[in-house]
Amino acid sequence: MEIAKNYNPAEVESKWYAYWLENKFFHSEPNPDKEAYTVVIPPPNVTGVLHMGHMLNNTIQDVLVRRARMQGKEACWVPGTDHASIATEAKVVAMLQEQGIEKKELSREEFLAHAWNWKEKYGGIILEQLKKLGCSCDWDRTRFTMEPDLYEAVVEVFVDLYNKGLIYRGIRMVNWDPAGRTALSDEEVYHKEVQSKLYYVRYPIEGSSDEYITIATTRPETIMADTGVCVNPNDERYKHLIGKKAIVPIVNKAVPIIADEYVDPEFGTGCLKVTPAHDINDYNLGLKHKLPVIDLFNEDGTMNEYSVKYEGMDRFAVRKLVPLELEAQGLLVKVEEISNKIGLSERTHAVVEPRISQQWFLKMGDMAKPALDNVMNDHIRLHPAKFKNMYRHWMENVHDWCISRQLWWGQQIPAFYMLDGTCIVAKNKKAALRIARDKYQLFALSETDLTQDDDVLDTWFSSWLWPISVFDGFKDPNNADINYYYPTNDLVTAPEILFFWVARMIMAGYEYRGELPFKNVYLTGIVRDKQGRKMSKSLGNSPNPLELIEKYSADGVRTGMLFSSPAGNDLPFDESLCLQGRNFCNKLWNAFRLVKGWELSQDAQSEVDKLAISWMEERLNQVVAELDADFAEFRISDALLRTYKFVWDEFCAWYLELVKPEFGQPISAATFQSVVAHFDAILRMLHPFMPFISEEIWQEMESRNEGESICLAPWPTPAPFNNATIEEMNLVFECISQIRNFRNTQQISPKEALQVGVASASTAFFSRYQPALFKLANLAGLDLASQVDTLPEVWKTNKSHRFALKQHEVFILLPADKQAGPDKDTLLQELEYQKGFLESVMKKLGNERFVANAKPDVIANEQRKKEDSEAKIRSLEEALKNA
RNA sequence: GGGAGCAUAGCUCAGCUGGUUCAGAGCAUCUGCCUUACAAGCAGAGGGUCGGGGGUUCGAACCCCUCUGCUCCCACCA
Repeated sequence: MEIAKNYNPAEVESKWYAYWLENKFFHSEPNPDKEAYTVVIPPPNVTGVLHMGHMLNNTIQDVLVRRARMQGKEACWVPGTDHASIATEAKVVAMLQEQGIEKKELSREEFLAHAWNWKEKYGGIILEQLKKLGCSCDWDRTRFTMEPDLYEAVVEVFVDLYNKGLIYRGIRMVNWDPAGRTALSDEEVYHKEVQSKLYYVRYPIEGSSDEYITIATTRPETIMADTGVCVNPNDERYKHLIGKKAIVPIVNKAVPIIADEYVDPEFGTGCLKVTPAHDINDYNLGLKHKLPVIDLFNEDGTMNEYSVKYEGMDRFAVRKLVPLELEAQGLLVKVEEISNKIGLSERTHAVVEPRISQQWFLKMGDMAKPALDNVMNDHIRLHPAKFKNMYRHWMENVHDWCISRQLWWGQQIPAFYMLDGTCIVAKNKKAALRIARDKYQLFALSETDLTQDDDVLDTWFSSWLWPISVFDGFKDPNNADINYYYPTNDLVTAPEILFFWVARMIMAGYEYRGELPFKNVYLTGIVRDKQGRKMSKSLGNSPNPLELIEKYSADGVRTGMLFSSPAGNDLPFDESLCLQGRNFCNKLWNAFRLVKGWELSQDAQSEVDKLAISWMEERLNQVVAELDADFAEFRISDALLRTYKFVWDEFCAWYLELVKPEFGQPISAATFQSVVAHFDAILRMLHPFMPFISEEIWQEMESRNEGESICLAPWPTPAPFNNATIEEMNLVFECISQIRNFRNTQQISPKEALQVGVASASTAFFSRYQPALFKLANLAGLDLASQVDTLPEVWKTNKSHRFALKQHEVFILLPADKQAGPDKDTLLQELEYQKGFLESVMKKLGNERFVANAKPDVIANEQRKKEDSEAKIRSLEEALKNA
């Protein structure tokens, strides 16, 4: 068969992905004979498209899953999507707006119909994109957080937690997103430093014509909602005013002047206007001092009737207008520029407004405890472990979770209100009615008398159940899937959602299964551009992943991403990494072409072949052991780089060159068989990282049966290896490099064979390995002697170059046309360095305290260093005699 | 304001309990080579006072103190 000169990834990748799906290699069913290995995907937003973060994240998951599958485990990677309530609803609202439809014109049912339509049309694109990346998910198990079964699970959990007294409804100050018109949890708010103006405003004192108290505020638009002025009780400047009243400008209302330690006398004027409805601290002050609450804002951030003449205007417009009015009245003292932090919505990026409203909350205290303990004691391991500190800090200071959202796209809260406002929590209206009848004896009540709560639940209230709900662990807590696959093994996700999601899954795991949801959490970094900026759609600095795959192949992009991303570290992405990945594919392809192109002979194996093969066998065992150690510690980047170097520098550069027959010559069948076996092992080691090219070569290398795949081929098992063989060969390679280097500096063509002499106490070693030296260093002849003295005279003239290789002396005879003897200066320099080195070693060995305290093997090593150094010095001194 | 982490070659990072090849790897750079698998390549080479200062130790990239510079998390002084 003719092998393509160039590797064609596009064709190969679609061919094998289709083959894998057809043969259902990724599908998993509980199998009691096998150990389960389970990963649940962090469900991407159903409306999302693949970005670089997903690429990194899912590549890592695929590496872990594919390796586990090859290790003979029953690997199950469950894919799916998240309904992402705020993000999706915002997108649907925007789409409707483009069509001239306003959300408020629609009924809930109509809106949801549009939303579902949209989901069917655009949802799940991202899952198709994951297939291009090569992800080996069990697509038959694809779930969606709002599909009926998962919807039910959410409702069931809500009812259960309510009945346990963990869910309550309360009036609280929450983060309000005026653009999304919904409450947000604390975790959905991010803070940003901005330049603002600090306004100093005089409030007249009631009953006095010329006395004022001056407050400082960044939010003049909330003045109309002031219900108090507060000073520090120890502030001498204002002591006399405490208990009096101040007149709030614009609304001309008298409010009490109160005293509280909370106020910092150093900030601004030391007087604080208290606006309980619009600031969390003011709210708490108001509660303490029993101040009334006046809410000035509508849901969308415009002003309501309490703002008098500003009614209907936007809060930011009013922020500009109020100071003008104050100035006109002579009440604005001055304006300062300050920088302060404002909260923004994670989803809509609108400035968040603290707002008092009635919301549903989940108590976190009791649930947090097992979730904290089991991470701290390493039952659940975080990788890297540095995240444990962060995790603990959060879990020890956890607040109750605001779980209601004023949206339609999501699981509607299963709370039903009677006409008098009595609230009944039940999984549906029928159940609620039953409760009403049983509990309140209201037998005449009908379903129409009950109204369901309008709000839906926070998206994370469904995703925290994900590891359980994807196996229907709520619907049927004892089913075969959940019993087999749960707890899952590894979770791969971003540190940003450690609290949003990971911590809560752990809580749900202990609450509902009495068990951890996963054993390891691998935290990836953030993918950044060259300038260190986070890749984002708004910055436009993110490459299109599918175009990258087209350009560099999926394998190339996968390895490119992994080359530079140890766990927890940000990934400074550069396309050249993908180029490196693609080049690696080519390297493999060419190695395959070489091997596949050989003709076989029945000749006996040459000595070189035997040396190469036995060395390669030891090295393979060693590398597999090292890789397993890397994986055990989740050092995936290291594992890839280790494989890369092994394949490129050792398998290709040394091994294939050693066994490669002369051009046009056949290779011994026995050697060929070994080479193919070694290549096979290497492909299996590579497969988790580079699934496509490894499959392609694996299939082409030997004849395979239909239905066979490298996906199911065994991961190489580590076997004991002989370190001595490896070290011997390394010395041979070192010797070859020295000779090649000499050629380079002397401009001797590689084609010109060289005469070499060796003086060594272990001549046996050199005669054993001399076939390798002859082949790769291109020798014409080798003179072996046990000592320099017994070597022929020719080696000791200025016609030879001499160097020390550990305890051995190597001589290279200059070709007749080369006159250049050894360079005296270089030799002197080297001699000086060696003498200094020897001196430092001798000093150490002469130090009694070192000899007394250091471990024996450390001392032995110093001894060895001393001997090597002495040999080098002897050799250099000899060489200098001829210089 | 509270807490955590990081600083090693031009770039990205390893360096595990202080002592082997302790100063490393990949990429980039430089020098030769179109040598019949591969120029998307081959053979080589150069490059670092391990952020600064101090200490402990026979011995420090590693332990302690301190300074400087970055990053992240938490809390939000209006």
